[in-house]
Parts: sequence; structure tokens; C-alpha cells
Amino acid sequence: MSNIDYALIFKALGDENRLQIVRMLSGGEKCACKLLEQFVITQPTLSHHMKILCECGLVDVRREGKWSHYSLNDGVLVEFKTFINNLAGCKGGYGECK
Amino acid sequence: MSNIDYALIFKALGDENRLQIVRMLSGGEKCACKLLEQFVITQPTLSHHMKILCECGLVDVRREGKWSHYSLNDGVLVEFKTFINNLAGCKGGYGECK
DNA sequence: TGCTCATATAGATATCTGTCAATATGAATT
DNA sequence: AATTCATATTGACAGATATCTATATGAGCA
Repeated sequence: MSNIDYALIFKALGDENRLQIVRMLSGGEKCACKLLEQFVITQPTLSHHMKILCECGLVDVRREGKWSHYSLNDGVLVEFKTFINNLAGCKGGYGECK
Repeated sequence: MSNIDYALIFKALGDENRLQIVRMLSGGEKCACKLLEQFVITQPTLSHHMKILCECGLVDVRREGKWSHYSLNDGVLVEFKTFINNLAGCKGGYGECK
């Protein structure tokens, strides 16, 4: 019933900068300005990356005055983890592996 | 110590066709011709996708005569799962979330 | 050896993507 | 109201990517 597009999430995480952003958001929200400090990209580029991360559902924004606070979306993250954890290597069975 | 490029794996899985391929490989290896049957892409395109999946380390090939058998690499898959499972939503702590 | 089958590689092309500079938006401050 | 600050949007562009057709490779079979 969930509306998650997993390929979209993978695509979002398939960029080094965005993957690093997600790691920085792990455990707690961060302001865009704090995130920007850690990169050598311009502010519009960070904004672009944040939009992609939000659009795939993995990241939420909380606007407060002039600031944007970003955080990982717990529900989507859990479903995403479940999706990946359900993938099974050949040791999992079905017998064709030597 | 492992040499895994996670962004490369995410990028590989960020394509609908390749994500579907990985799901098909879940649990056991499959021949390229079996995979091809399930898609509306041409054989060279499938070959291209398999190359990308192999190059990121997530998929192995076993050549047998004319056939190529593909399977998920258990070790890489486990490390990849661990990487993702270590990401924490805001419920994990650090206090900034409401 | 020559043919067929499964797969890979090469080359072309249209589309997508990451990045920047410039500008807009919108909130707080003076 | 004018200014400043944080962030978003626009438009441009170089480089990456997904796809195709055509061709190559290489194994097994007649």
C-alpha cells in the first residue's frame, strides 16, 4: 500500500554528495547552512540535491523562519531497509549456486 | 578495509531495469537469457546493465560454455545491508527532532 | 571447417544529470 | 521601507547514461 519508489531512492543515493548528506542526517536533523559547510559545492547545487532527496521521500524539510531543517524520514527509511534486507544472496537458497 | 563503493551500488540500483534484475537474482543465480525474457530491452542493453551490476560488485558472473550465469554477491550484499541499516532516522536520537 | 547460438563490444544518439552564475523569494532586522 | 540573510528557482552547459543497430567473440555442433 505504500507509495515508495525504490529506484528513485537508489538514484537519489547514487550521488556521492547526496549519500554524504544522508549520512550527515543520520541520527538527527541539520540545517541547510550546516550541510553546505561540509561541501565544496555552491548553495544552489546543495538546494538541488536536497530537492531530489525530498522528492524521493527519504528526507523531510522543516522550515523555520529563514532556515530549512532537513531530516531522514523514519517511515520511508524503515521500508527502504526492509526492501534491501529482503534481498537474498545465493546462500539463501533456490539451489542453483554451487 | 573493504573496497566497496556504496554510491556506485546505489547508482547501479537506481535504474528500474537493474533493480528488477537484482530482485530476480534474489535467492539464486539466473542465466542472461532467462533474464532477457522478462524485459522489453534488447540483448546488448541487458549486457550493458549486467556489466554495470558486476562492476559495482553486487553481481557475479559464472561463465559456462555459451552461457553467463549471474548471481548476487553475498559478501557485498551483506556489507551493503549493514551500511544502510546503520543509517538512523531522527527517532535514533541526537535530540534536535521534536 | 563452417554454421549457429549466447553474449559482448563498438558506435551513434537522444535524454538526463550535476554544476554554476544570476536572480527570485521570503523572513527578520534596522 | 530598505537591507540583509538563508534558501529556492532559472537557465545554460558539459558530461554521463540508456538505448538502439551493427558487428565481434567464442563455444558447441554438423
